[in-house]
Amino acid sequence: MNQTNPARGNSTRQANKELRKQKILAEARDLIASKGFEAFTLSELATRAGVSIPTIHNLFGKKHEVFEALCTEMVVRVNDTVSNPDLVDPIEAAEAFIDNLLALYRSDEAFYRAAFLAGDRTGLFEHQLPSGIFNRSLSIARQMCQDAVDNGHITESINLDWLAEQLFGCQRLARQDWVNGYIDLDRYRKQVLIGMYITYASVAKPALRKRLYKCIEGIV
Amino acid sequence: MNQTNPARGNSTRQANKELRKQKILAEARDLIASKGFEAFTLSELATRAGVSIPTIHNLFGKKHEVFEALCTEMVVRVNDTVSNPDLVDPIEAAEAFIDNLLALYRSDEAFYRAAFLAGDRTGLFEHQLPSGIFNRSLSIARQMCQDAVDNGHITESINLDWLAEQLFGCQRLARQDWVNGYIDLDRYRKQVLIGMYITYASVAKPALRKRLYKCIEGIV
DNA sequence: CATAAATTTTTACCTATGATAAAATCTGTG
DNA sequence: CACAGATTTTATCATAGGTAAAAATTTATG
Repeated sequence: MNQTNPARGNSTRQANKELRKQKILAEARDLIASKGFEAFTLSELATRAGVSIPTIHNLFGKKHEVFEALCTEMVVRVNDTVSNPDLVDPIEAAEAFIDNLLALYRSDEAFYRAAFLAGDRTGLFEHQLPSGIFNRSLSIARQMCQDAVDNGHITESINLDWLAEQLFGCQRLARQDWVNGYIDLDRYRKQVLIGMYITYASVAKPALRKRLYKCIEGIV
Repeated sequence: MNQTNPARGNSTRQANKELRKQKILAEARDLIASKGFEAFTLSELATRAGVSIPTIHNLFGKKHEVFEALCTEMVVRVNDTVSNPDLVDPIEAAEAFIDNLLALYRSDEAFYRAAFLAGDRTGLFEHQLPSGIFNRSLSIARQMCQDAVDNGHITESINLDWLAEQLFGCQRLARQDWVNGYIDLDRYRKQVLIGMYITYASVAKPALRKRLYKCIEGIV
C-alpha cells in the first residue's frame, strides 16, 4: 500500500462534524440570548453543549469566530427577510419595510439584540464590506427613493444616494438604541418612521408632504 | 490623652491624594488614547503611572470607575464647549455648532474617541440621565429649532421636539460611526451637515429650502 | 528631631477567562 | 476485529481583574 490513503470514512465524519457545530451554535444562540454578550463565556458554552472548551476551539477557532458564525447566521436571516417592499406609496413602503424587519426581531428579540451587539463589539460589521448587511440595506433604501421619484411623489432636489443614506441612517440609529437597551421595539418603530417621514418630507411634492405631516402627527 | 484623635494632618493628605488621582487619570487618558479601549489594562496603567494595581483600586475602585472618571472629565469639556450658536440663520447655526464640536474633538482626537467608546461600552451614557450629555445636546437642538421658527425660517408643521431629536440624531449617528472607526472627522462633519440640512428642509419655508438644497449640493 | 497615628502602598494570592500541546479516545472502513 | 485518521480530553499556560494583610510612608505634634 504505497498509495496515500486520504480520508477513510471522511464524508460521514464531515457530516457529524457539521452536526456538532450546529449543536454548539444552537447552544451559543440560547446562551447569548439569555445571559447577554458579556456573560458569554466559552466555559459556559462548553458545559451547555456537553463538550469541552478545546472542542469548541477545534470546531470554530477563537471565541471571536464563534461570534462570526452566530452573526453570519443572523445576517442570513435578516437578508432573507428584508427586501424592497415595492409598493407604490412611499409611506406604505416605509411602514411595510420596518414592520417586516421588526416582525423578525420580535420572533427572537433576545437573540437578535445579542447578535447585533456581538457583531458591533467585535467589529464584524466593520467598514464597508461590499457584500455586508450594510450595503444591502442601503441599496434597498436607494431603490425606495428611486421608486418614490418614479411614482412622482418626491423631487430629485437632493442626491438620491444621500437621501437613501439618511433614510437608512434613521434605521441604524434606532437599531443602535435598541441593541444598547435604551429603547424597546415599539419605540424603535416609532423612531424609524418619524425619521423616514421627515427625510421624505425634505423632498416631497406638496401632496405627499401634507400626508407626511399628518402621519407624523398621528404617531403616538 | 483620653480624647479621640481624629485626622491628624488630614487636609494635606487629601490634597496629595487628589494629585495622585490626577496623575493616574492623566496616564489613563494617554494610555487609552494611544492603545485604545481594548488594550487598556490596569497593569499597564499601573506601570505607566508608576504605582501598583491595588493603588489604583484604592483611589478609584473598580476598573469601571476609572472609565467613569475619564468620561466625566470628557463630558465636562464637551459641555463647556457645546452651546447654542445663537445665530439668526439656521444654516450658519448648524455649521457653527458642528465646527465648534469638531474643533474640540480634533484637539485630542484619540482621547475623545476612546472616551466615547469607553462610555458606550460600559453603559455610562445609558438611559436618559436627566443631567447627562444626551439631554444637554438635545435641548440645544430644541432651541435651534425654536430659533428657526422665531426667525421665520421654518414652519411648525412637525412637532419641534421630534424635529430636535432628528437633528440631534444625525449627530449621534455620525459620532457613533466616528467612534467605531468607520469614518473620519471630515466625513463626520459632512454627514452631520447633510443630515441636519435634510431635516431642516422637511419643514423649511421655500426660501430656506432652496438654500438648503444648494448647500447639500455644495458639500463634497 | 523623634514619635505616634494614620493612611497609603505593596507583597502575595485568588479566581476566571481564553488559549494550546500532547495524550487518550473514538469512528468508520476494509 | 484491527487499523488509520480524526476528535476529544487532560493538563497546563498566560493574563486579567480583584482583594486581604503586611510593610512602608507620610504627617502633625511634643
